[in-house]
Amino acid sequence: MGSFRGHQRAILLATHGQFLLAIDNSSWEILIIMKTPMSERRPTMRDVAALAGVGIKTVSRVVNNEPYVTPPMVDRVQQAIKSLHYEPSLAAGSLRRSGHRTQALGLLVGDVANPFSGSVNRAVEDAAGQRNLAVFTSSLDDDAERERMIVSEFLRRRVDGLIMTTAAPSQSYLHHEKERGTPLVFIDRPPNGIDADTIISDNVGGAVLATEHLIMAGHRRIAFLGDRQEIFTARERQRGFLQAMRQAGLTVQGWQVINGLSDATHAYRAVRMLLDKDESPTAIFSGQNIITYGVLRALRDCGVQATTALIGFDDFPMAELLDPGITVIAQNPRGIGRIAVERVFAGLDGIWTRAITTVVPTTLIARGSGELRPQD
Amino acid sequence: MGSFRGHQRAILLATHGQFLLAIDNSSWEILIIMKTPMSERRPTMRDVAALAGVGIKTVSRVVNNEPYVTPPMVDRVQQAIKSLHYEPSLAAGSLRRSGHRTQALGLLVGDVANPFSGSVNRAVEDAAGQRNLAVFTSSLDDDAERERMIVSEFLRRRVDGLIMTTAAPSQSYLHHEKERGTPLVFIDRPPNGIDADTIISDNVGGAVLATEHLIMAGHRRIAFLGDRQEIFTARERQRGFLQAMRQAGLTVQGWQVINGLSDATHAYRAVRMLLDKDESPTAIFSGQNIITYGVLRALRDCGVQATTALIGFDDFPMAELLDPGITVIAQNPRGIGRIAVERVFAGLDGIWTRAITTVVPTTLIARGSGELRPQD
DNA sequence: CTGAAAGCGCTAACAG
DNA sequence: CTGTTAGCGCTTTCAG
Repeated sequence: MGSFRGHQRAILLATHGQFLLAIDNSSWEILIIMKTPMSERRPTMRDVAALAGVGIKTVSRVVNNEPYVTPPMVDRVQQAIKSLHYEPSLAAGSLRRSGHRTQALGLLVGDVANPFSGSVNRAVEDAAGQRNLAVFTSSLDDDAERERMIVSEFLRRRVDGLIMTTAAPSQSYLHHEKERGTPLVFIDRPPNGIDADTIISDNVGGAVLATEHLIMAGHRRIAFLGDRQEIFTARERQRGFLQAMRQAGLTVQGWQVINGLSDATHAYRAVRMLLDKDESPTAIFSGQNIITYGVLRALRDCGVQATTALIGFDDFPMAELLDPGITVIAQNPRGIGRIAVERVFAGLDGIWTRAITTVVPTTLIARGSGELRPQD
Repeated sequence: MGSFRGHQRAILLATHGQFLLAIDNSSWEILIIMKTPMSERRPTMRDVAALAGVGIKTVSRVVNNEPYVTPPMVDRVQQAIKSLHYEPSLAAGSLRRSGHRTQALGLLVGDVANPFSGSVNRAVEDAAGQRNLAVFTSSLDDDAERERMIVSEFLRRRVDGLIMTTAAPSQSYLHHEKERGTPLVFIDRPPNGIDADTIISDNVGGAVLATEHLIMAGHRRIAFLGDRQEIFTARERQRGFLQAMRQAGLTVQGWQVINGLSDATHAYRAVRMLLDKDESPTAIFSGQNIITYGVLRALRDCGVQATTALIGFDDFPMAELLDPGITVIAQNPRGIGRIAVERVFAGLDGIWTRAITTVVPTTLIARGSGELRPQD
């Protein structure tokens, strides 16, 4: 129910193409209404050509800034474009244009609402924008089926390139797309079953850095809290932790490694359990943002926030304003996004190299929590 | 420079359409290489039809789930689709289809990397996804020229609808687009010079809530720190503050209202100055996220974090883990995004009503900082 | 139920 | 320098 073209209360019965069928519920009059009046039909290049009194190809030349059009012609065409509020259809153009470029990129991230993905998103937008590419962004939520659906959705839209993190166990289904020349760049996690450009953080290096930092501060009983083992980054960070402990000659006992933590609540419970033990850890290395959040709540609730050392993988807003400030291993999401787009551009420019894996450095930002010394 | 098809070091000279011209710098051989081998040409509906031994229209029917195709035919077609890894081109389809729907939405937010925009983005993605619409997202950075450019970019892509916040002083340039039937929905800030659906937060109500909360706690010398006055939300929140103060019978002196604060550094300096005064405020109401951040740093640096009351407009991650927890006026970005898409869908369905402004409630979340009592 | 022909808005190729 | 023609991959229309 709503108002259509002067009929105060009309009930929508059906729509068909450009038309809608409605009934005026005071006069019982049947209404067939065009959704857009023909007078306001979206103008085409032909309309512009007719108004300017030139051939359609001349309009095309002006729109695409091609040379060899005389200035007065250009003027007349631009006048017509302005007065009709004409915007050329990119889709129609790229359909005919050789290469069929759509000037669009597909970006699959974990979740556009999380700060890491948001920063990647922004960097991709900025880099892609320099060549006038627009970006389709979608969230994966670590859901394999979603990955397949969204990729398929993007391919139907003929994106010029695909920048994606993964959720499915294999990306071999993209083999044909790669052969067709679509630049494929994986971020955050490497693909399985296909060889393609990959941009990842230095997960092992960052984890080693964190662990060594805690050992240096005098800690021996350090606990590692990690995400589900199916996730590449979770495995790598755990690997870095174990490697650093081994290299320091410290044996790691079973209770010191807890993984499979997929949200803050799990992390919270894990820390509470850890602190209840006779031999509780003097330091915690959290493998991920959301885990860090759960850890912080647990430490605060137990009143040991100022005495238990903590380093979190992944920086987060407000980390420096907590008390103590939270020491983190910072990734470089903007760098990851920027480099990913560079690789896409290289592919688009026909510069084919064998698949390159770029490892983006991680850095330790000391803010206090990682510098606390053991209490005993 | 890179490696092309077995030539270890080749220098790219030029590209033309599907071909690239390169020179092998060891053999000086000139190379003309097809970017995509014809054998791997992207299959079209025609290819599928040929392989399945049916007419192209039958393939179209199967792809679009149209009825009146016999099951064995459907099978044969689907077999061919699978073996060719065929994905129909949405752009080609919508070019011919009546209505010319592209199944894409354009979303303009402040900055995809900021949490508010990220949440809006996510809600829009989810709601749009239910009808298989993909979303182009771009960041405005409060830049009027960017707004014009991005909107134009989106219109060239013939998005089915536009959800946008604003940066330009007027949106009257969208008049013709609206007449053509493109659903236009404004979020966070109302448009100027055009009448269209608008979804905004209850800025005044939230500001009144915050101010009354501080007054109730016993504060009289309350300072309001706001963003630049050109911004709608900044004006509204200031209006709410002044309104609540007046209603409580409190006179507001000049130093109590500081606006034009566009980043954390400005906010930091403003608070330092405020605290240096003889009569410094006992409570602060911060008009925005980034300002709150600057305020927090200043309060901490001056050691008055636990004695100066603070309420911030807009919730932020970790607010509850600070000491004291930060009391905020929370907006509902997911709600804003969801409702915006609903309005777009209504427009798309031909349900035309006069422009509706939806005000999404804001809520006070008490966490400690806003409940501190004045010290004197 | 199925297919052939026309054409969506634009650009490539070529002719003037 | 400018215009005409054909056709990108698909859906519409209409005839079998």
